[in-house]
Amino acid sequence: MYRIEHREAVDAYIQFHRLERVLPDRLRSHAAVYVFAQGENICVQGEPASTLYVLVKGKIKVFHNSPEGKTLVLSFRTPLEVIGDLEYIGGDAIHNYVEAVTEASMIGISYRALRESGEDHAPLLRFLLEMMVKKLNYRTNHSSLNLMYPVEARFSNYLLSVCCDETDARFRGRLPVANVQDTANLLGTSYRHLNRVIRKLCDEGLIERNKSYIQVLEPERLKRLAGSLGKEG
Amino acid sequence: MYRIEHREAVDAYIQFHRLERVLPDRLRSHAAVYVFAQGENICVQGEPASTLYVLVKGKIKVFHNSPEGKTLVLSFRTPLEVIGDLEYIGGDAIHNYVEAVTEASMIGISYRALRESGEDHAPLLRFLLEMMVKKLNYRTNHSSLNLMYPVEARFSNYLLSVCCDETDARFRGRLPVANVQDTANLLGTSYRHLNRVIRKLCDEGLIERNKSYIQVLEPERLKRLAGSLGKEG
DNA sequence: GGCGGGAAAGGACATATGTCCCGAAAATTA
DNA sequence: TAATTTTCGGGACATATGTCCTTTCCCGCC
Repeated sequence: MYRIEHREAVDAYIQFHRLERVLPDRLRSHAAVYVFAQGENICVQGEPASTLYVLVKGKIKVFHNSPEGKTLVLSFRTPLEVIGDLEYIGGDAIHNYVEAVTEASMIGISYRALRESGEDHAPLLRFLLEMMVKKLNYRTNHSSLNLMYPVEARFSNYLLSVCCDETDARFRGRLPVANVQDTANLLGTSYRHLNRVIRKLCDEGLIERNKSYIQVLEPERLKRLAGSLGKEG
Repeated sequence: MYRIEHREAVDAYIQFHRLERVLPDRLRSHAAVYVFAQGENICVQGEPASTLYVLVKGKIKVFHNSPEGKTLVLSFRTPLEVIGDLEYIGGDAIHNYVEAVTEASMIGISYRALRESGEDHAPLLRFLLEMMVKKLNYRTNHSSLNLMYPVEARFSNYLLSVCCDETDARFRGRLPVANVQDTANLLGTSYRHLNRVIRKLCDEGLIERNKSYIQVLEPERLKRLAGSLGKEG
């Protein structure tokens, strides 16, 4: 990770995401752009929290390790997203691990600066509220899906969302095999079981598995399997 | 439901819960106390939302009906709790049903009044943030438990929390049988399966089932079953 | 090309949970 | 009280998923 202290860097992202009112001058002077390399840790679960981050570029993964050592992926997130808000408001230690999936840029402001210069700044508070609503809706949705649908449906749904949302055309309809373990954790199941489901879908000809990736063959039939599941938040 | 418009009624609850700064005069003049009878609907999923409620007395149940018609109890809540905050911020229709479990009193303020008189009131925004953090933590915790532990453990945990938290001594250690369906929904399982688990615990002598309630016999052994689950949020 | 060694896939079995349905018990009505 | 309706508990079976362990496969190294 490296920090870009230049005011221009911060301002560029702020303008791009229309955060001028949310982060006024007196806050921006305490902000910096933090650039995390692919795979780098952004937050470590259990450590004290000190910085509020706004994800402005790249893709990150949020996951939680239970006391028993199981890993549960909570979400993959792209801009605009706030990290460290719960801990800022609640005053707790960091709840989850956060890791950069691609190179990721975040605007970071220390809690101390926030408390000194932003505690009463309504646009910032409203922004935090809006982002938190988004987060809560996403989590609620995600967890009720986990409860209501079998892995087969959830995986189909996930595959389709990767297929359709992915902007990089080269990955269109493909899931790199390296991510299967992650996907299992995201779906809240075991690697073994996801594998079983993948094989079944292969046998039925809906997808194809290769050394390096999984390819969607029949999006329509997959959609039927995914059933009435909504799209990923 | 009936409304108490008297300013004194609102003020009494506000003082009791130390909300003087959160709800300043210009907001209080738009507030009223809404009293809901036991079993009455407070919110109806899908309808347009118009009022922000603060639960100040009594106990409410929040639950969601999926498109397939399954009911999932999200939580039972006691003061202090905010209802309608997501919808206020997000501008959506009502997400969940809310029902009074006991007679319940809520301070209600219309969104319109909030927007006109409270949109920039930092203490209110901070209050909403704090309550939403609580909500998010609760939901996250609850749903990861659902994912990680079998019904047997979750039910043991729930029984113990009912047993220990219940202030009414007459119900100490008992769960009215009438609530078994609700409990199943809260635990995210079917009535049938919860029944099976109850029977198993009965056979093992941990609990006793009666026409009208379920009684904890061996809290210590139940605790072991509940394993490492934390307490209910 | 043959040989560890580690990662990925798959087999076998146990458990958890859902669904369908029936029969007993309770409540309601005639 | 008897008949009918409703509720509740539980049997039988199917499915979903976890765990453990074996088998394959790939890869670097000799």
